Amino acid sequence: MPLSIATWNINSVRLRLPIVEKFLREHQPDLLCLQETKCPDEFFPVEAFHALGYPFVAISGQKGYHGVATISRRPVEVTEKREFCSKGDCRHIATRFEAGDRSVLLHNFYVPAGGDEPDPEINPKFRHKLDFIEEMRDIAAARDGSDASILVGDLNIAPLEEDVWSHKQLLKVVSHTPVETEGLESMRKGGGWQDLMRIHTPPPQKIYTWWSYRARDWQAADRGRRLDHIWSSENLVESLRGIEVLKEARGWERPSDHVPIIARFALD
DNA sequence: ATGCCGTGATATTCACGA
Repeated sequence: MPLSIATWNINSVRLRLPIVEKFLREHQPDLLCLQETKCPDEFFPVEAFHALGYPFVAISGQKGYHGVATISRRPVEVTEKREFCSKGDCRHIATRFEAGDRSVLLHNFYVPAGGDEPDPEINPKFRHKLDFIEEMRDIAAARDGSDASILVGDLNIAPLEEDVWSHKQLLKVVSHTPVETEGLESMRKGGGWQDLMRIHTPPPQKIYTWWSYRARDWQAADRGRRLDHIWSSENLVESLRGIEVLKEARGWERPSDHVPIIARFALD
């Protein structure tokens, strides 16, 4: 079976458990990385994932906000739960697993949203977001042939013009300001990361992974943004077989405002 | 198009999301 990895900002794993189960039953990715689980570790619904054929559940959660989890059918070991910006937030978990003849290090991230005002001098949340992206430079992709790296998650930045419904109208909106998009792209390239979602679907094709709850009709308005990402080291690019953005999930019962993305690789 | 919504908390409104 080829390797498949999914990422999904679930906006409360407990409230959303029915659609997480639906997704896993219907798509059966080998690994699922969740963000915004909003669930302390002691309350994480581990048994529900075991029952669906996912014996490995790596979690880093806290009360109320944030939280990430990596759910897997194949054995994984947790290698790191890194604290960024000395905030004590649960926004990262790294796991390692075997695929083909490689050892793969998988980073699961939830980057801060950044608040409303895109000025780090007056908005500490935006300062935090920019600092977080800079600190992510410490997480680089594997550059040799034997190991491989994957970085997924809700990065809360839509880097390209074709990653938003209107480049011009969003230039001053947090998630698409030049300081964010340039910072993210600089960090990505500096770390040796490849933007896998754009390999088979390059600009000018649009890609969105998030649609606001606030639209009257999210589908009709279609004012989305590509906030969720799947990156890898260069040595995995040739095995990439495709990326699927599961847009239909935005219309499921009590949906998250983000949809799942699945990457498939020609690796056992 | 900075909100018409959605979530969690010790809650009857607030902070936060993006």
